[in-house]
Amino acid sequence: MEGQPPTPNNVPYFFTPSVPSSAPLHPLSMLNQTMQNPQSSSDIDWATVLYSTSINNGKKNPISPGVSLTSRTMREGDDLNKNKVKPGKTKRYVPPRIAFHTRSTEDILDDGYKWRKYGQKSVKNCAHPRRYYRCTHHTCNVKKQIQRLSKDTRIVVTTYEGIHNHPCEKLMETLSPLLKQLQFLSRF
DNA sequence: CGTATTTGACCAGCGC
DNA sequence: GCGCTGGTCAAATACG
Repeated sequence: MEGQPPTPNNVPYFFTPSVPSSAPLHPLSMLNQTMQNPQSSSDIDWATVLYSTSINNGKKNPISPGVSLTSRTMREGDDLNKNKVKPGKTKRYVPPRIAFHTRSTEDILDDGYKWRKYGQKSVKNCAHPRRYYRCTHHTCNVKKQIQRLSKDTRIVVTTYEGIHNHPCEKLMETLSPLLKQLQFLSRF
Protein backbone atom coordinates (compact mmCIF):
# COMPACT_ATOMS: atom_id res chain seq x y z
CA MET A 1 0.00 0.00 0.00
CA GLU A 2 1.37 3.31 -0.91
CA GLY A 3 1.12 5.40 2.23
CA GLN A 4 -1.87 5.43 4.51
CA PRO A 5 -5.46 4.84 3.65
CA PRO A 6 -7.98 7.62 3.67
CA THR A 7 -9.14 8.04 7.25
CA PRO A 8 -12.86 8.47 7.80
CA ASN A 9 -13.64 10.40 10.96
CA ASN A 10 -13.65 8.41 14.19
CA VAL A 11 -12.76 5.10 12.59
CA PRO A 12 -9.69 3.47 14.14
CA TYR A 13 -7.20 1.95 11.72
CA PHE A 14 -4.71 -0.83 12.17
CA PHE A 15 -2.04 -1.63 9.66
CA THR A 16 -1.23 -5.10 8.46
CA PRO A 17 1.66 -6.47 6.42
CA SER A 18 1.21 -7.25 2.76
CA VAL A 19 -0.10 -10.66 1.88
CA PRO A 20 2.16 -12.76 -0.33
CA SER A 21 0.06 -13.67 -3.32
CA SER A 22 1.21 -17.27 -3.12
CA ALA A 23 0.05 -17.81 0.45
CA PRO A 24 -2.90 -15.75 1.58
CA LEU A 25 -3.05 -15.32 5.33
CA HIS A 26 -6.04 -15.04 7.52
CA PRO A 27 -6.47 -11.29 8.03
CA LEU A 28 -6.97 -11.75 11.77
CA SER A 29 -3.60 -13.50 11.97
CA MET A 30 -2.04 -10.63 10.09
CA LEU A 31 -3.63 -8.17 12.49
CA ASN A 32 -2.27 -10.06 15.49
CA GLN A 33 1.19 -10.15 13.96
CA THR A 34 1.13 -6.44 13.40
CA MET A 35 -0.06 -5.64 16.90
CA GLN A 36 2.79 -7.72 18.31
CA ASN A 37 5.46 -6.50 15.93
CA PRO A 38 4.74 -2.99 14.72
CA GLN A 39 6.74 -2.83 11.52
CA SER A 40 7.98 0.10 9.55
CA SER A 41 7.70 -1.26 6.04
CA SER A 42 6.52 1.31 3.57
CA ASP A 43 4.79 -1.43 1.59
CA ILE A 44 1.87 -2.07 3.88
CA ASP A 45 -1.76 -2.84 3.41
CA TRP A 46 -4.26 -1.83 6.00
CA ALA A 47 -7.31 -2.96 7.88
CA THR A 48 -10.11 -1.06 9.43
CA VAL A 49 -11.69 -2.30 12.60
CA LEU A 50 -15.12 -0.95 13.26
CA TYR A 51 -16.62 -1.37 16.67
CA SER A 52 -20.28 -1.39 17.48
CA THR A 53 -20.45 2.29 18.23
CA SER A 54 -23.44 4.15 17.07
CA ILE A 55 -23.62 7.20 14.89
CA ASN A 56 -27.02 7.97 16.36
CA ASN A 57 -26.39 11.27 18.12
CA GLY A 58 -23.11 9.91 19.43
CA LYS A 59 -24.81 7.51 21.84
CA LYS A 60 -23.52 4.02 22.49
CA ASN A 61 -25.27 1.19 20.74
CA PRO A 62 -27.88 -0.36 23.01
CA ILE A 63 -28.87 -3.53 21.21
CA SER A 64 -32.43 -3.98 22.31
CA PRO A 65 -35.69 -4.82 20.58
CA GLY A 66 -37.27 -1.93 18.81
CA VAL A 67 -34.15 0.18 18.84
CA SER A 68 -32.77 0.74 15.41
CA LEU A 69 -29.22 1.92 15.26
CA THR A 70 -26.39 1.42 12.88
CA SER A 71 -22.73 0.91 12.56
CA ARG A 72 -21.23 0.37 9.19
CA THR A 73 -17.80 0.12 7.67
CA MET A 74 -17.01 2.80 5.16
CA ARG A 75 -16.11 1.29 1.85
CA GLU A 76 -14.93 2.41 -1.53
CA GLY A 77 -17.61 4.41 -3.22
CA ASP A 78 -19.17 5.53 0.03
CA ASP A 79 -19.73 9.22 0.37
CA LEU A 80 -18.69 10.06 3.91
CA ASN A 81 -20.97 13.09 4.06
CA LYS A 82 -23.96 11.21 2.73
CA ASN A 83 -23.68 8.61 5.50
CA LYS A 84 -24.10 11.08 8.30
CA VAL A 85 -27.33 10.49 10.14
CA LYS A 86 -29.53 13.46 10.65
CA PRO A 87 -30.33 14.37 14.27
CA GLY A 88 -33.18 12.26 15.58
CA LYS A 89 -33.05 9.89 12.65
CA THR A 90 -32.20 6.27 13.21
CA LYS A 91 -31.10 3.52 10.88
CA ARG A 92 -31.59 -0.20 11.23
CA TYR A 93 -29.14 -2.02 13.46
CA VAL A 94 -26.18 -3.53 11.66
CA PRO A 95 -23.89 -5.93 13.56
CA PRO A 96 -20.27 -4.87 14.09
CA ARG A 97 -18.11 -5.27 11.02
CA ILE A 98 -14.40 -5.64 10.51
CA ALA A 99 -12.95 -4.71 7.16
CA PHE A 100 -9.53 -5.82 5.96
CA HIS A 101 -7.58 -4.54 3.02
CA THR A 102 -5.15 -7.20 1.85
CA ARG A 103 -2.91 -7.36 -1.16
CA SER A 104 -3.43 -10.67 -2.86
CA THR A 105 -4.10 -12.19 -6.23
CA GLU A 106 -6.48 -14.54 -4.45
CA ASP A 107 -9.93 -13.06 -3.96
CA ILE A 108 -10.85 -15.45 -1.17
CA LEU A 109 -8.45 -15.59 1.76
CA ASP A 110 -8.40 -18.94 3.53
CA ASP A 111 -9.55 -18.08 7.03
CA GLY A 112 -10.32 -21.66 8.01
CA TYR A 113 -14.07 -21.33 7.78
CA LYS A 114 -16.33 -22.60 5.03
CA TRP A 115 -18.33 -20.01 3.12
CA ARG A 116 -21.23 -20.20 0.73
CA LYS A 117 -21.77 -17.47 -1.82
CA TYR A 118 -25.30 -16.07 -1.77
CA GLY A 119 -25.07 -12.99 -3.89
CA GLN A 120 -23.07 -10.70 -6.10
CA LYS A 121 -23.71 -7.09 -6.86
CA SER A 122 -22.02 -4.51 -9.00
CA VAL A 123 -21.45 -1.43 -6.89
CA LYS A 124 -21.59 2.16 -8.00
CA ASN A 125 -18.17 3.74 -8.64
CA CYS A 126 -16.52 0.32 -8.43
CA ALA A 127 -15.28 -1.59 -11.45
CA HIS A 128 -15.40 -4.91 -9.60
CA PRO A 129 -18.56 -6.53 -8.22
CA ARG A 130 -19.02 -7.05 -4.47
CA ARG A 131 -19.57 -10.68 -3.51
CA TYR A 132 -21.58 -11.86 -0.52
CA TYR A 133 -20.75 -14.99 1.48
CA ARG A 134 -22.35 -16.69 4.48
CA CYS A 135 -20.72 -19.16 6.88
CA THR A 136 -21.94 -22.66 5.99
CA HIS A 137 -22.16 -23.78 9.63
CA HIS A 138 -25.88 -24.33 10.31
CA THR A 139 -26.00 -22.34 13.56
CA CYS A 140 -23.62 -19.60 12.47
CA ASN A 141 -24.89 -16.38 10.93
CA VAL A 142 -21.57 -14.73 10.07
CA LYS A 143 -21.34 -13.03 6.70
CA LYS A 144 -18.52 -11.58 4.71
CA GLN A 145 -18.26 -9.36 1.68
CA ILE A 146 -15.38 -9.41 -0.76
CA GLN A 147 -14.53 -6.68 -3.19
CA ARG A 148 -11.53 -5.48 -5.13
CA LEU A 149 -10.58 -1.83 -5.10
CA SER A 150 -11.06 -0.20 -8.47
CA LYS A 151 -8.20 2.18 -7.69
CA ASP A 152 -5.82 -0.69 -7.05
CA THR A 153 -7.07 -4.07 -8.20
CA ARG A 154 -4.31 -5.80 -6.22
CA ILE A 155 -6.14 -4.86 -3.02
CA VAL A 156 -8.95 -7.11 -1.81
CA VAL A 157 -11.36 -5.71 0.76
CA THR A 158 -12.85 -8.40 3.00
CA THR A 159 -15.58 -7.30 5.38
CA TYR A 160 -16.63 -9.67 8.16
CA GLU A 161 -20.00 -9.20 9.85
CA GLY A 162 -20.72 -11.04 13.10
CA ILE A 163 -18.81 -13.54 15.22
CA HIS A 164 -18.54 -17.27 14.63
CA ASN A 165 -20.31 -19.31 17.34
CA HIS A 166 -18.39 -22.48 16.49
CA PRO A 167 -14.73 -23.49 16.31
CA CYS A 168 -12.76 -23.05 13.13
CA GLU A 169 -13.00 -26.34 11.19
CA LYS A 170 -9.50 -26.14 9.79
CA LEU A 171 -7.99 -25.27 13.15
CA MET A 172 -9.80 -28.18 14.81
CA GLU A 173 -8.61 -30.49 12.03
CA THR A 174 -5.04 -29.47 12.77
CA LEU A 175 -5.37 -29.57 16.53
CA SER A 176 -7.41 -32.74 17.02
CA PRO A 177 -4.46 -35.21 16.67
CA LEU A 178 -2.53 -33.11 19.17
CA LEU A 179 -5.46 -33.01 21.57
CA LYS A 180 -5.89 -36.77 21.32
CA GLN A 181 -2.21 -37.23 22.06
CA LEU A 182 -2.46 -34.89 25.04
CA GLN A 183 -5.49 -36.76 26.37
CA PHE A 184 -3.61 -40.04 25.97
CA LEU A 185 -0.51 -38.72 27.76
CA SER A 186 -2.52 -37.14 30.55
CA ARG A 187 -3.71 -40.58 31.61
CA PHE A 188 -0.22 -41.33 32.99
C1' DC B 1 -28.14 -36.82 -7.27
C1' DG B 2 -26.70 -33.66 -3.82
C1' DT B 3 -24.38 -29.44 -3.21
C1' DA B 4 -22.54 -25.03 -4.63
C1' DT B 5 -22.80 -21.07 -7.66
C1' DT B 6 -25.01 -17.76 -10.66
C1' DT B 7 -28.03 -14.16 -11.48
C1' DG B 8 -32.33 -11.64 -12.01
C1' DA B 9 -36.00 -10.19 -8.93
C1' DC B 10 -37.40 -8.20 -4.90
C1' DC B 11 -37.25 -5.27 -0.86
C1' DA B 12 -35.77 -1.67 2.40
C1' DG B 13 -33.28 2.51 3.36
C1' DC B 14 -32.01 6.89 1.89
C1' DG B 15 -31.74 11.35 -0.63
C1' DC B 16 -34.08 14.59 -3.31
C1' DG C 1 -43.61 9.92 -3.54
C1' DC C 2 -40.09 8.44 -6.60
C1' DG C 3 -35.77 6.79 -8.06
C1' DC C 4 -31.35 4.94 -6.82
C1' DT C 5 -28.55 1.77 -4.40
C1' DG C 6 -27.15 -2.07 -1.57
C1' DG C 7 -28.36 -6.48 0.46
C1' DT C 8 -30.84 -10.81 0.18
C1' DC C 9 -33.68 -14.43 -1.84
C1' DA C 10 -34.54 -18.21 -4.64
C1' DA C 11 -35.01 -20.59 -9.07
C1' DA C 12 -32.04 -22.14 -12.56
C1' DT C 13 -27.79 -23.96 -13.67
C1' DA C 14 -23.20 -26.07 -13.10
C1' DC C 15 -20.30 -29.24 -11.07
C1' DG C 16 -18.26 -33.31 -8.69
